[in-house]
Amino acid sequence: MNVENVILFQIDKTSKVSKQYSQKEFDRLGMDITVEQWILLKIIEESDGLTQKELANKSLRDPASITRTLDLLSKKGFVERNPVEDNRRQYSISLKKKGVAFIQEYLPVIQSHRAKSIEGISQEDLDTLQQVLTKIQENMV
Amino acid sequence: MNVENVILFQIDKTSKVSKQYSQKEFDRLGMDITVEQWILLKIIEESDGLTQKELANKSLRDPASITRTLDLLSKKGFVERNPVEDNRRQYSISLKKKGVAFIQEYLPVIQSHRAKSIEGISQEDLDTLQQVLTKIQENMV
DNA sequence: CAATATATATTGATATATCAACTATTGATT
DNA sequence: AATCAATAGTTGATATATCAATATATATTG
Repeated sequence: MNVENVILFQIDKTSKVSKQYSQKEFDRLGMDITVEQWILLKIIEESDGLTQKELANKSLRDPASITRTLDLLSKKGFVERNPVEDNRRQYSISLKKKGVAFIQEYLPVIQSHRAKSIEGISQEDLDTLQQVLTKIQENMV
Repeated sequence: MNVENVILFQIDKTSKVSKQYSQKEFDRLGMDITVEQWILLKIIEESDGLTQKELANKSLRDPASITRTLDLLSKKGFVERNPVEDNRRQYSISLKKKGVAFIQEYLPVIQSHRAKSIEGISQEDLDTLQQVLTKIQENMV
């Protein structure tokens, strides 16, 4: 059994290919943002005010990595760290106007990538895909 | 539509979770190797004598990244770069005895991870999974 | 044949992943 | 209240991903 025939290899390949596609489109449009930065930005938009630990959980990333990506998103003027009332260890992460505008401008681009990724796949197969992925995730805990 | 509901996010999550599982097992067994290094090593075993460019293609990685990982695998004494007869730009990458022995010792571990990942999933659903992943890969070219 | 273009691998720069060490807080125990 | 443990975030170290620049070698072509 060669690695190409291992399902985990194919899953990884699919993830890589789709990220590369999106990144190339981001670059082509001069968006000056990485796919990981976009995902984090979008999560902040969907759930404003989370702490960095919560963002790490939602984005499936390491807190240390979130720190660094937030630094970059802050430099771009997209997000800000706000103090939390009753806990001075935490920050509440929020979108700034520039971040809101950026998402508004480019969300259609990302939505078109999502649509493109599942073109020609039946709803039934998509349901199976989701169900099998969930099962694999549960198996690997 | 939140990012958690995007199928590409779930694909990425599955890939991450399974890699983390394997890496933790590698660490627990004191294997002193990363998942990416293992995959590259296994590809070299399956296709001995490839050039770095060919290894990059097979492993879905960047040539620059292959250079660095091969440096690490060389330091461990697992692989070697050999000159290619008719082209002095290329190297032919081969396993050394220590690499062969390492794979022989730990292949059962990796095989058990593969088996575990698909526990409780029917062959029909696995076929659908493979087919849908291939379709997504084609869509994102 | 000389000049130019292309190919392979390496290296540098920046972003990300992960773990460990660290700081500053907060919580728990006695 | 003082001590100790746990938590949130940051920073450092190493591995990986990617692109650009570079060196060396090979191919093309005028």
